[in-house]
Amino acid sequence: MAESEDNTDSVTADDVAAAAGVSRWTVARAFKKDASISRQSRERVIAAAEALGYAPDLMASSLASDRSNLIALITNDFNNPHKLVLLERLTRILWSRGWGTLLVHMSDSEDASAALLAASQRRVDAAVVIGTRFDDKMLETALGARRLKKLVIFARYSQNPNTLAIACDDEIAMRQIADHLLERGYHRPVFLAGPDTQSAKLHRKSTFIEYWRDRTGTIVPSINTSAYDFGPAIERVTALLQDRDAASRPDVLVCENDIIAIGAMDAIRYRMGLRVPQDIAVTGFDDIPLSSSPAYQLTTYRQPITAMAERLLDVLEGKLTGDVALPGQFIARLTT
Amino acid sequence: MAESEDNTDSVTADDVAAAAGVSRWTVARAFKKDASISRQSRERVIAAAEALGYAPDLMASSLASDRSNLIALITNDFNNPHKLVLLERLTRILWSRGWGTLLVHMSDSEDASAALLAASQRRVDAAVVIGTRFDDKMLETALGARRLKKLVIFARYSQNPNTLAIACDDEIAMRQIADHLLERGYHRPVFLAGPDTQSAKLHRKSTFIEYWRDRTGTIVPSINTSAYDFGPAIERVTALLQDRDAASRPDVLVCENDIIAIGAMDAIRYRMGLRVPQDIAVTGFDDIPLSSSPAYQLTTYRQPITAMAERLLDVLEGKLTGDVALPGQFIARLTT
DNA sequence: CACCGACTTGCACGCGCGTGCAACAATAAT
DNA sequence: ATTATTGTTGCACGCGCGTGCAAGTCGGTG
Repeated sequence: MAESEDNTDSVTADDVAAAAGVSRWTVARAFKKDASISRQSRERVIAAAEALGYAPDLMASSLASDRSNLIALITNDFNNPHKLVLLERLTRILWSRGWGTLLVHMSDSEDASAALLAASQRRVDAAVVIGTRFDDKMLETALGARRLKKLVIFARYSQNPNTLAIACDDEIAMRQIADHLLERGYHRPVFLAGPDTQSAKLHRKSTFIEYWRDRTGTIVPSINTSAYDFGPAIERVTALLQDRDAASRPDVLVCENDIIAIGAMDAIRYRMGLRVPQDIAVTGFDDIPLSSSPAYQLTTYRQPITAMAERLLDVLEGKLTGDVALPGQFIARLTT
Repeated sequence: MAESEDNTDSVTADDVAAAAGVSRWTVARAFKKDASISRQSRERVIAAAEALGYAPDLMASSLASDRSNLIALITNDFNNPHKLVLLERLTRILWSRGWGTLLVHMSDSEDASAALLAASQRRVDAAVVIGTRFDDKMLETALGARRLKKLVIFARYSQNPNTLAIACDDEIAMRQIADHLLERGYHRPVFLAGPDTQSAKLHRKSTFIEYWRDRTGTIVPSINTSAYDFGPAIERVTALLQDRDAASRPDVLVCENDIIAIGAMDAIRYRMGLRVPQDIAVTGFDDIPLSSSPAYQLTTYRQPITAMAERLLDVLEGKLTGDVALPGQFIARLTT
């Protein structure tokens, strides 16, 4: 144990090299995974480093190597609790594999280039867009304005060719939900989607509508909320159900995600005074923590976040270069 | 407009200098706020920079200047939706003022030093701890193991002298809640707190209990959940109310925060079949988005997050060096 | 016309580490 | 014992920019 606890100034590889009696480059090798270095040298260096409290400076390392080991996590939609789950899982897995995560807020297209610019100024190795409300134009602009090494779209599809999407397989998911509803005898669904952006690439709505038509021959009507939040969902569903009797009402609301489904349930219960699922059933998507609470018990579909994060690692390490859609898990609770 | 759109390799200050016919240092000055540079030089440089698509490399800048303009946001408790609100507000305000935010997960004390180490390896200018479950020992260890320039505790108190806390003023808040309850005629409260860590420095519980004793002469019992999450709160409250008749029940549950309050409400309603507030009233703390939903309509207290974030900026800019406690806003809804 | 202050610009050096190659030591093959 | 092979180590140079100082410019005054 070294007594130099007064090292307010940081200790560099040179200090460790001097202490261990080797060159600075040998010190660097000791900290590099597959470096060509003898075991005893490495041990001596590590011991010296520990005594001095040395840890490689990642910032200097980045500058020299042109790899920052930093990932920008770009998000806009902070109202959806599911984002918290995604952020948590991603940061934990990325850090555990040596990647740092830079959190970036990007509220609208105006911000977009600023956010990407800021990220690139930090030399991030990749930017991961987590959010449903980025349209492709925005991404294109962002990509054109500032070169990023990689742009990954997480938990959402994208048709931009310069982009790589890692998402839950919405088609499998929505078919499973549809099968479940058909099995339970529902026959008049309405699809409740989020904002109708130019190119929202969640295939949930179209898949559900097409599959339902194939199986029943009927066309499912759909409506949109103005935001991925429960407030607008409440308003929209209230407007939908207002002045309709039991015969003309939908018997199930298929929602694009859980937070909207929860708004729908609140509207059904507290605005209309109806029951879920007896009067109207509801399904969601994401399986946010609240969905399992006794108040909601929402039937939903869980995205395979961990598996998706693993694929993200593959992308970052260059082992994967194509889009990915992974199956998740259907979760039947009490709202259907 | 330059036609060099093929600049896969990044454009540096030297390139801009050449294009503008000045030296590299003049380019740097053009991008520095209060630098000594003539207006025409600056304009020429900015024009050249724009044409070339140049933006200063923050990583290299950090290395040279020993200021990274990076803040580590350290969190452990991702179950509480309030964290999302805090993260969103902080990142937005920090980025708008030129600070980048590094998101770090720190689940237990084992992680603590690893997280702080990782942060220091990135040369963060400060680490901001956002979370209620970090005990002071953990912080002390972390501080000792790796020197950080600044350690700020956000939305929580701390008595560690090497630390700076920015929080909502719990004393004012809890007195206001108590006054409200007394005014409404409640007289048998129970305080529902989170996990009883060694040194949880939320003064909410002690303040409430002391103030209630001062005003009524009675001692408020308190119970703990095993985590800041609604699931454990449901279990704990169910256990509390089980086998008690209306006379021996509390008439109000004062909860340390909203997510626990929501669990309490779920237990009261769905486990016990009782009504809020007719049978038992509930109060929370934080005013998370869900608290305003028709399903809960929770009476709570909103933390002054924006003001707290502004103070954080003061701290980062060295204008503030002492602890801060700011008053928030009491919000009466329908659960009392 | 010389001179002084205020403003503006250029530059040597360093931040801490990576890369690629050359030199060297330790072992195996002939 | 000599050479080929593998393993290990040292080093010059550069990553892109900031700091502090010295040199340069300009306009105005006596």
